[in-house]
Amino acid sequence: MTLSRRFWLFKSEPSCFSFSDLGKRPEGVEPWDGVRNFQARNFLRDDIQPGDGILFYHSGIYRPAVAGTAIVVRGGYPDGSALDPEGDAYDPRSTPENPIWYRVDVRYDEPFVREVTLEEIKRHPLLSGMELLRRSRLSIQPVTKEEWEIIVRLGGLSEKV
DNA sequence: GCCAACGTTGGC
DNA sequence: GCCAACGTTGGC
Repeated sequence: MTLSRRFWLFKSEPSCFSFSDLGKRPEGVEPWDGVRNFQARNFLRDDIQPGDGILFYHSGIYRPAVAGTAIVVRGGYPDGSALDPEGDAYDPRSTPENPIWYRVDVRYDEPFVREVTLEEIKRHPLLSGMELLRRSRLSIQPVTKEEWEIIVRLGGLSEKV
């Protein structure tokens, strides 16, 4: 049995790591590490699979918005940044035997022709159920296929749906 | 920069 | 296992 493709929304503050930063990485690939929330960790460890679609969301700015799409290229594996005592993401509870925290690898896919703002998402009648509007602090959230299609179309990538 | 929301910690 | 205190996120 093959799992069908799923969809997610990943948040990042662009001053820390932006969608265009992802595009400048070799092959456009970057590990999505440093997540230190248990529910988001569970998604990373258990649910997010290669091939899944990602809405790359910019938070913490004047006009929060989805900037484009990315794709998962490697499923959950231990987040080594938790093991580095020098790093910001260090967690002394994490060990190689018991990693606690997980990451996935993501690849830059398509920039939106126009960003889809939080305000626009709030206004859209078919997007009122989005996790983004209810669980504002969760940095990795599931997105339904319908929500994915609406937002990708709003972003000007209708041919990608 | 403020502050509400909310996840996490730790005392009991 | 409850819950108050605390820290962080993130919109505004």
